[in-house]
Amino acid sequence: MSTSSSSSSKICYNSDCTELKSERPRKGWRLRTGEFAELCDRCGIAYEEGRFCDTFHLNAAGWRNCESCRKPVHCGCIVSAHAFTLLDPGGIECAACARKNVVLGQNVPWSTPLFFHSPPVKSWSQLAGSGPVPWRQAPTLFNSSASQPEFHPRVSYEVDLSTGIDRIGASERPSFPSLEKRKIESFSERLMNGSLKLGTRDILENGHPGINGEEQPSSCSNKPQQQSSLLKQDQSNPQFGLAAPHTSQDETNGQQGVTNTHLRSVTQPPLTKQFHGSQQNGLDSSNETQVRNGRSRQEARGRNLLYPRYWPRFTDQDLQQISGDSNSVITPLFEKTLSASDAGRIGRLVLPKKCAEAYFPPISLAEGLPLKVQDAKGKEWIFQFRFWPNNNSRMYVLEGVTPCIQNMQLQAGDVVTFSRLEPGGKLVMGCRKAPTAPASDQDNEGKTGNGVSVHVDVDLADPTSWSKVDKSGYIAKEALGSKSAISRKRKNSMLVSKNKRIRIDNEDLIELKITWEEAQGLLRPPPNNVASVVVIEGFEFEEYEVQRFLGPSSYCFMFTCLCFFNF
DNA sequence: CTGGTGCATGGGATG
DNA sequence: ATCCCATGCACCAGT
Repeated sequence: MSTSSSSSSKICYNSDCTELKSERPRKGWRLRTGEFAELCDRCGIAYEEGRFCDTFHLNAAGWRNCESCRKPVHCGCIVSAHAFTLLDPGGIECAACARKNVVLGQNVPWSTPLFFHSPPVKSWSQLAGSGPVPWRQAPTLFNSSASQPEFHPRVSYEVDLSTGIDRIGASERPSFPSLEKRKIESFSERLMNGSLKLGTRDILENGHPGINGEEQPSSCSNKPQQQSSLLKQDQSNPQFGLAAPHTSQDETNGQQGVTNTHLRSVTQPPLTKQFHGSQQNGLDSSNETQVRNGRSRQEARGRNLLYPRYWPRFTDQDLQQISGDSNSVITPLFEKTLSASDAGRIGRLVLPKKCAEAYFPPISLAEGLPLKVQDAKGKEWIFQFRFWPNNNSRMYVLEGVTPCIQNMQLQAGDVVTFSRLEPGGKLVMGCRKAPTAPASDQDNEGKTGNGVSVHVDVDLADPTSWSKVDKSGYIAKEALGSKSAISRKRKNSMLVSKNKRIRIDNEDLIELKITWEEAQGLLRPPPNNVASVVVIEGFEFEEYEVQRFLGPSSYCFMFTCLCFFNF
């Protein structure tokens, strides 16, 4: 960990020490090795990565300074009288001086094709002024053409922005020996309140590092070409998985999108992980947000923590898998271990409430809204993101995940990961197999092997190219068949239920054959598996023991599969 | 009859 | 004590 590797700069917001710290020359800041903290050499107060520091205010993307009045304005999760007003279609204006500022444009998180409905946020003040709003009071949003995105309660966050930063005395410096726990807590806190920011994208798109303009260092990472260097920095922390998603500026228009501190570009070698330290976070320190006065609020908000089991624990492989060969930046959001229900036939993936509310678009109606998700292979799926009331709360689910889960060969115990792919804000669903596949027969059916796909890829960039999207997430070109979505829905059900398999129709067969080569490869047993031939009623079955997919006591009958595929 | 949908329930996690 | 969420189940529509 070295601050010198950072191309960013940060500023100590101790009012006695407002000197800009440019890290590239490694001036002013030094890292407390092993303590995950940084000290300002000038005032000596430590900034501890992994927690909210009341003293230091990193040059985070979430913080902006009005170009006119220079007052810091957080137009993200923080709501205050000094909030920006988001202009349609995306500009923001300082509530203090009314000057129009950064144009969010495509930064609007849910304006991407991820969602079909992405009404622009008309006004930040409308959303922010009222502070946290329980969802029950939230207006109809995506389901109304005139709707506005609502803030998730947890992302509404009040901070006194007028004073810049609260100061803490040395006595209030964090006690680092116990950092580990706090680090986790703060991670979650920041994850939940969106104050942990990388903001690289923000910087890139806004060209504004988020600190006072006059304080912007020459080394501030408000240049796209510097992103890579930033990303490189966060590649050495093995605790990457604990990296905190955070809100980026573009996710502030009513959405609490989350951007992990460990944004990374897979084009950059080797993907190592970092967590501690602003540099370790892969954050340009200038990109990090440390919320002033955050401690008490964070503590309070900490009660809204995302449960640790949902913290993204992405591995390099995960990220590589998701990002592929692109230059995309992955923002791990959260992950969830599939339950039996999730991986079952119902096709409903229960989403952790906090995750759903934090990272998915707000929904006011139980019908929810379609959610476009890209899997690790680049295939697009449409899930219905919805909820139903449950004990004065909500239960969020993704409907229609069965085909995707089967495509990924997931079963109970495996982990699905949700990330955001930048640029574009695509929601990416990855997967990670359980270390030891639990013996589970409940979802044995429909296993088609690695990567088998029973849908035809379409150019989802062209909305006209996919006209049939059923609730099972199936996306099909209309040209492929004249059957209704209901038919496809039924088809997908077949994939789930073996009882339905015999009812597969010709169209289904056609589409299945399209990917038969894939299926063959997937059905092929592992090299170390030796088939035993069993003759049943004159038919030869190649029998393999397939522990991975079917459990130790289950067997995969190739012939059955062949019959299924009409071979 | 089967499968999908919506909701309820209860165990477990969390505060 | 409260909340989350995995799961069960009743109802309904389609076949």
